[in-house]
Amino acid sequence: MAKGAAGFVATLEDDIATGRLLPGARLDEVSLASRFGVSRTPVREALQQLSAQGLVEIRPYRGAIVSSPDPRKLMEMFEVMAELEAMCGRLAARRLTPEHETNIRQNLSACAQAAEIGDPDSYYFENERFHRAIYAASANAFLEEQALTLHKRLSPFRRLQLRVRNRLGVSQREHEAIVSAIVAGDSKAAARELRQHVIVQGERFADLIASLELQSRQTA
Amino acid sequence: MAKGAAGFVATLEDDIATGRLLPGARLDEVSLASRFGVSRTPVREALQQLSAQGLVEIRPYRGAIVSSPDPRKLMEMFEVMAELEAMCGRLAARRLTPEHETNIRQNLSACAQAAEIGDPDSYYFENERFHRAIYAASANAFLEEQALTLHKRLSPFRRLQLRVRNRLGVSQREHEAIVSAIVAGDSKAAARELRQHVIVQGERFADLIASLELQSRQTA
DNA sequence: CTCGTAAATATTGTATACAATCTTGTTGAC
DNA sequence: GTCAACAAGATTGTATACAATATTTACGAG
Repeated sequence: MAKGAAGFVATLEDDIATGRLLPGARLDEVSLASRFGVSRTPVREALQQLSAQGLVEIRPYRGAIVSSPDPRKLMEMFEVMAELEAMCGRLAARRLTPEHETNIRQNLSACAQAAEIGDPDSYYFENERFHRAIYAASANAFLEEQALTLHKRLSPFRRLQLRVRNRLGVSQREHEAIVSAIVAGDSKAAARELRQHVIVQGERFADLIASLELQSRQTA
Repeated sequence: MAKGAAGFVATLEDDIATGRLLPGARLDEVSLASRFGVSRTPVREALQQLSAQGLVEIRPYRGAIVSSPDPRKLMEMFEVMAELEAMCGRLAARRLTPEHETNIRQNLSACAQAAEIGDPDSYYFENERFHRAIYAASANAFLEEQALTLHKRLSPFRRLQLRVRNRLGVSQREHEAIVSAIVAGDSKAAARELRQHVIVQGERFADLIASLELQSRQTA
């Protein structure tokens, strides 16, 4: 556990991103305090930060829960994510350095391996690194930071998405097209491919959520 | 003053956006506490939120200051802002409703009036409302929120830019082109015009640096 | 048995007390 | 007079105590 109050912000972020804390899960202050071995004060400050970041929702006098955006908001978030990634791709295509190219290619082949094996968990992991490599290649540290933040926020949902049949293979082919465009310096194509790559995820996921809601309504 | 700890978050945001609190200004916890008539605890929580939002920088054991990004980061932020606004324009052109069109047109003429008088302060105010109208017209609440957040963060610097000679007139002509494109449903043109309107490059970059130096002299 | 009401309990929000760290001012050597 | 070391003061970080609100449980009327 890292030092200071800021330390467990990262820990909680990770718990949410990896699904150890599911959307809607309650975040009890005293439980968290005892878990981290501190008092409620620093825990509350961490929750405030997560709240400002949108990862957590604080309802006055009613406690904090992991944010669970409705399908509509989720679509909107994916729409913005798509645009941020498109922007990263556009800039990367224009500003690509040999170091970033190497980095992207390495992550691409790591993804390829995971896709071949067909393991969603390791693909999820490598996929994340691949996208991060593109953010970094934009040579815009602020954009990179914004993209990472939103990516984290969407992580819990992206994760489920990859379990859909055949998604790994399709995703990997899209990755290859993206890298081709970036390396060729074709900023328009890079932007277009990345936008599509992300948007599709959003659409598929909104469908998934909608069907889940329908199901639960039928059950209840 | 609004209720709860969240209340003075908005107050402080406003103080920073309007320049009552300049970049680099120190945010003393006890001063703020007595100003708002509360103890340090809720003040600290507010500062955490502002920190997560990027408006404030908290240095361990050394207090919080209003963020003052260096010129490079500022450029990067404007680059992202340009893309977000371009996206708003693109979506607005596709999804424009009569209500949003009316709203945008009203704000456009309010800007026109302020530009004619040549008052930077009232133009600043109306300009903000104009841009907000476009964010809203995107019909993507999450995008709107993101754009507003970044806009707030850039406010202290946008303000300076408007003091440059002739900027008001140029800005207003750009506004007209933007509205034309949106109303015509030309999403590509709307995106392009907004991107150009917001991005800082060429001589505007030099202007920005110059005004930054002026501002930092005030703080010190 | 069901529903509404109210007391009991639990949880969050705020204030205060104390500990840890930084900043400032003083003292003294050179 | 300048600089370093140290002490005094100020400020932030954390823990605890108390207040305000929400949730749960118990009870009684119908």
